[in-house]
Amino acid sequence: MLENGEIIDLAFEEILCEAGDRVDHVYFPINGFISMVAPLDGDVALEVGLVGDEGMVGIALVLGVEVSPLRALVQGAGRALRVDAAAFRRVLAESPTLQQALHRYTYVLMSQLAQTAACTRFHLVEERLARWLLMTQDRAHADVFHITHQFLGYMLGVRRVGITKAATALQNRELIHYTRGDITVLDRVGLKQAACECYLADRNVYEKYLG
Amino acid sequence: MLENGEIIDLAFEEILCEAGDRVDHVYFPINGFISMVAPLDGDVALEVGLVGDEGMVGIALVLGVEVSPLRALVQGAGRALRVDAAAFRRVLAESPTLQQALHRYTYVLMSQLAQTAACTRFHLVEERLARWLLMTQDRAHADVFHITHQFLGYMLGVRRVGITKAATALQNRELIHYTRGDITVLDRVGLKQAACECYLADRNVYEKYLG
DNA sequence: AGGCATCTGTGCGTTGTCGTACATAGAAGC
DNA sequence: GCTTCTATGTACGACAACGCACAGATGCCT
Repeated sequence: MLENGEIIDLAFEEILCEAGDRVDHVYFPINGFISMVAPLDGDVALEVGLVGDEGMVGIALVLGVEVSPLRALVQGAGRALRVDAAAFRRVLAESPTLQQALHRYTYVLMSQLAQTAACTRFHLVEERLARWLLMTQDRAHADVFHITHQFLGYMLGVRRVGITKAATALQNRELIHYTRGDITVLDRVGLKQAACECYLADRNVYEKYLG
Repeated sequence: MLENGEIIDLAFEEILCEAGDRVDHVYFPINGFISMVAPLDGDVALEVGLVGDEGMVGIALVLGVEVSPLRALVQGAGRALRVDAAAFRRVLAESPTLQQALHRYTYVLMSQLAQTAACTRFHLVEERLARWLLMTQDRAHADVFHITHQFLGYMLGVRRVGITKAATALQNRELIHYTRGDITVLDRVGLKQAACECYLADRNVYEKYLG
């Protein structure tokens, strides 16, 4: 696949693909990570999946559709392998191994979608925030990453103030620390306890089928 | 496919497959329809997809995984074509056409998952109920179907009383009528106006890729 | 150093839904 | 007809999250 693509830089908040748009490229994150966002009418949206170096942006092409159902938004700046849609289709058609791997990844992503749907409905903001931080930490491969409360609110589908409140609570419990968008995970174990079961559920599915 | 399977009857509330269980059979609904439900710990759950004669239960097999990520629950009694997992895999491997069709269906189902996630987060119970009734009517191919408030609450992830309140409002607006579980859609156009945009969004995706 | 934009913290009344409890009403069986 | 079960209607306090407004606080730029 490498010879068919190029290594590019992903800029924070860059939109790789809008929901409903043609998929011109697929992306395999190397050290960046990307939010898959379901937008609704009227500028509201909800993050329904997170893609790091375990996955790929542009799953629609694997399913033979050339339009993305979701918005792909760069959450963590970094590098990725970008492959042209036509080239990707060609390589995919010739490699049953790649097909199989991406089928499995599609399955994992679907599981994540479903889990997130239920999680968003039933769990508290603070639990969901803890889950988000853990998922992000896994994909950032670092204890520190950058994101403002405003942006987090957008991801979790809550007000900025809702994040501030939840984040303050987590900080008071000394699980995280943040200043002006720089978030540090201080106590990963404690954060897992603060998170809902969904983090582990996702992780189990991931390890079972991609690990 | 017909020669590899058998026509069976689906009973109301029958569970075809539990989340996390092996997929032993796939089902192609003929006039019944099935809820795909994401369960969480502690007996709560959320319906994230609805499968009628446009689709199939057991998508995991299409993706090369033999475990279902969701619970498949019969919502509307009726008949379906049931095919053994091994036979299905065999037929699938030999038919690129079938593969392509089921890939597209997987895409539509994924879109539905994402739409439902955002819908569940942002829209009111009454709007969501209206959407659910329309989606169900499409799959029941009838203006009348059977479901109690209790069961609806389970599907939409709200209390029984929440459904009663929303359903009463819709009935007062003469959009629906119901008595003891028998729901009749009186005014489909009005119901569309009462529903959130998600109904049309789903429908557009469906028609674009499966229509 | 001063000015400005961005990020975070706090207060307050509102709202949609929750949990629980209890009341009515239709259907089914004896 | 009477009981019993199931389905629906209503009430009320609790609470998470909302919308809005404004006050610090930190970092950047001139």
